[in-house]
Amino acid sequence: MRLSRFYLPVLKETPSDAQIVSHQLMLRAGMVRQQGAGIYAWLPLGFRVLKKIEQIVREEQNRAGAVEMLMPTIQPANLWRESGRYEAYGKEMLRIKDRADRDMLFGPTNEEMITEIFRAGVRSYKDLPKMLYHIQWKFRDEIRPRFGVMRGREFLMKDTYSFDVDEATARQSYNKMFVAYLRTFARMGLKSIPMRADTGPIGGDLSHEFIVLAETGESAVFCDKGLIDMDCPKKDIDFDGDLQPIIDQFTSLYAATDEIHDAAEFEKTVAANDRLAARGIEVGHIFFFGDKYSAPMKALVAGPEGRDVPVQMGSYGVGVSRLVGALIEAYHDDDGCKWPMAVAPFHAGVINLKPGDNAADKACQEIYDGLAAAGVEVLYDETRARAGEKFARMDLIGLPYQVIVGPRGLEKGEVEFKRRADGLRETMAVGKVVETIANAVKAELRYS
RNA sequence: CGGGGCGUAGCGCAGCCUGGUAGCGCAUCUGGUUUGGGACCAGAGGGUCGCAAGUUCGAAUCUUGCCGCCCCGACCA
Repeated sequence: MRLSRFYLPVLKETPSDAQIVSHQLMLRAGMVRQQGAGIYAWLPLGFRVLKKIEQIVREEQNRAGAVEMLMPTIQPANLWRESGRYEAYGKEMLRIKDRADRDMLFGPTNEEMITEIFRAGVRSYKDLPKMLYHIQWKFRDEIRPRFGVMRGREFLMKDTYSFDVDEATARQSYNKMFVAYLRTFARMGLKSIPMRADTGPIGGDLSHEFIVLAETGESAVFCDKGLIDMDCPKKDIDFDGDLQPIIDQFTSLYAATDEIHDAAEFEKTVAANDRLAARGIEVGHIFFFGDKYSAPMKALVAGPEGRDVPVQMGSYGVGVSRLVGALIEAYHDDDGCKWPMAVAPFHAGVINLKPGDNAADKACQEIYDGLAAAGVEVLYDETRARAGEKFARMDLIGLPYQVIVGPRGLEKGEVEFKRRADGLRETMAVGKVVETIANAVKAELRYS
């Protein structure tokens, strides 16, 4: 992609509205533009990151055996009257009327709708289990949106719903999502820690929040350091096998957010130098809620004994748009973003310091074509901006690798290679830089 | 929703208290000089001062109402 054709409105100054670094950088790097409180337009650069995250989430859901579908953003109120939540949900739900004066709403979640869809097509326990998911925009009319996309009113969410005949099998569905989530966040370069969450009126131990550690995280978290070193399940894991040992392993050590943190228990069960008090961002939440919706909404299946029983359900959310912010919180420095390869808007940037110069243009084109042929996504800065501005801009948008091409280096047949993550810079020949980056990108995109 | 703050050019801000031709820096455009880490000189364009009433000879400035945004709190992916 040529930068001159792209739309990348970067800001030199930090807009005063933005309080946290991810919000500031998303505005400065031209990733989003605010359209109202908690409502953002995704500009091309931000959109590319969003889509990469979405795709990783999708692949790991599919791997775990969930099936993708798509439910609408607008829902009729009657569905919600069946579950009793139309009244219960309060002002957080955005209520709309259509032209016939029917009550509608912009969906804050989809339990009711998926339950309706499920009950229309499943009659017998023999059709179970099922896991369905979609990735769709939600709207929650938060009292106070803040922190940019981290806490917007409109947000992109992946939500999966599981259907099982009893709690024992529902636990297996829960475990699949548990493992899928560990893998999903790890693939983005994020270390996520499952933490026990409040299960509300349902009770039981089947609710976990997945927390990403970040110094600027929104909530205080407490856990055993041992959790950080635990290995993520590999991609060849058998999701139909027994996942319980993995869940037991990850839930064996103390981990809690400040809301349910028990200082006494923390000190009793975790050795002093294994205690980690840190800050984190919630990026996923999984929970089992049994027949909360299936009972009132009559989503029944014939059980093995021939009697109808309400299906046992769970739901599993990932904050896709929030992850963009979380990733920046986890990967940035004073100069800008530092994207992990898997979610980078482009894998590499090529800076032509002197567009119009024959040698520079030719070398850039050669590098661009070479990288493209190797499957590397490249943003080519062939604008007439000054060198310093180009460097600052490339650092700000945070592409993992940069190639800096100018007449001075080309006299010696060299270009500069720069790695954004640690600032490593090396001069090398045109041919070698293509090979170096192509290999690095391939290696960093590989996952297990 | 309670408490606080702010709306003046694309961005960051001054001017408001004490009413009298709307300013500064950055960005943009033109010309020139520069040219490997956010240049310099000269010139130019761009704002019904959030909206609406009111007070006044005269309102960005004073009054009232409304709208929007941000911060702290309770709430949440």
